[in-house]
Amino acid sequence: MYDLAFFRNNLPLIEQRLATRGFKLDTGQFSELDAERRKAVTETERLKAVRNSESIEISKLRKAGEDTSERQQKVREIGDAIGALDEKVKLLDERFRLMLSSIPNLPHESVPAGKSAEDNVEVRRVGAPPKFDFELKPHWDLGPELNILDMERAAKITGARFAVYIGLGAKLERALVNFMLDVHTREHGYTEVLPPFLVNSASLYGTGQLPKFAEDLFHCENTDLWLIPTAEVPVTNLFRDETLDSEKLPIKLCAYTPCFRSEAGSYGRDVRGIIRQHQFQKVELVKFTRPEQSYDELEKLTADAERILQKLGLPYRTIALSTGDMGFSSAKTYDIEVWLPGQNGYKEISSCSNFEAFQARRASIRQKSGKSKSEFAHTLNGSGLAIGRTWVAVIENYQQKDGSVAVPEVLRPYLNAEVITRQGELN
RNA sequence: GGAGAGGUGGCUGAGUGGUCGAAAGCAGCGGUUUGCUAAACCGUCGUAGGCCUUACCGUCUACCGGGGGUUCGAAUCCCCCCCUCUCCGCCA
Repeated sequence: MYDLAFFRNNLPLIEQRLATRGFKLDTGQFSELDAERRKAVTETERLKAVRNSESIEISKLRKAGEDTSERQQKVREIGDAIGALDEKVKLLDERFRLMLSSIPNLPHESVPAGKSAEDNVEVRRVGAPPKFDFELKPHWDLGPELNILDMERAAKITGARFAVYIGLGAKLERALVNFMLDVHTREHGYTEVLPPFLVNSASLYGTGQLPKFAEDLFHCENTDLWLIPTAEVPVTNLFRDETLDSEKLPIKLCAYTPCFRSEAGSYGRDVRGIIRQHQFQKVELVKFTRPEQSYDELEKLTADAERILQKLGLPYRTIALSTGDMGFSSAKTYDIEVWLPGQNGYKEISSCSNFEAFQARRASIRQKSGKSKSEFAHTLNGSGLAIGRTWVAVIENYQQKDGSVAVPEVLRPYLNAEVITRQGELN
């Protein structure tokens, strides 16, 4: 969401910069709707001014004991006209808001220009993919063979794209959650929050999932409740309609939640294994900053997420998304991609974004110091990390010739095991 | 789920149809006084949008939990919804 005055006054510039991310801004439609709306607003407000002054006049006349029925009739007619005009303004307002809220954020100038993922720029590469002197297995073979992952029963009890973790598999998931939360709270200075996993539509509007991406979400019938697609939604909206003390910024929060995504439109992608699920677990990092510090904080947040992979000894690379590949609300995004032997490639495990004031303006998250006027805060977030894909990365990268999986050093205290061997059957 | 009480500006809190955007107090901001601090006193002190304007100013409109209604006129009356508190029921 943009500042209206800024938007009006910089149409050509905005049109040009949005074009770099493949968004065609219809400036003609905008100007037309804007003018139409303003015209209607001006007219209805003019009539309201008349009605108000007439009403005061009537009040005075009645106190003086005069007959005001004729004037009342006249004002009643004005009222009818106002009613009709208000209806029109409301309609135009809705159209206008919908249009404005459907326009993606402006990319930051440091974002590489490009049409698609092809144009993303690798920023750094850490660690080397492991070499195996045996036939490596993807996690969708390893998991069931070790009896730590059951896709078939998940499909039975729920459906496709869900998973059941078993025994040390379940424990590994839990170990990863605790490990990540511990690192972020103890070493990186984040405060842990545990938010609701369902949110209302106002929250989804605030972070930008609505109104445009409803089809990606799970919605609870006959309610205004939606399953969260990421902890970003409840955590960022924690401060919706609030003004933060800028002295206390940046505020750094982390949260563990499951995430629910309908994955509409992703049919045929990542169908094997648990890379792309309707439900997955994630530890999320969220920051609220002053405008001038948000890009520094984006670098730090990305480093915080990378630190998890470093500690786990997993090879990864970090890429700067090009203008054409960025998410709707983001001004700049780094993706962190972990090496997955089963894919023989790098796969996204975290996405770290600076939204600047885009979400803050939608959600009305302000910040001010002392006497200065309040202004919108900047919001950032990133996965720190997606648990399911980390689970896959551990299983695949640490697999051993005998079919077992070595447990990374840092996880051993959490898992209370040094190696994951074949578990007993469930039944 | 049932019964009751309540939701007013940053906070406390008045206001039951007519210049109410809203008393008063506190906090904040500016000033006077003052060796410093404190206190006292004076002033100031909401947000959004339209018009005008380079901008300031000015002016108009809207906003007293949200939405609808009655009325010439609604914070105030009516209806629906949401939230908070107390009690009851149910329940991890």
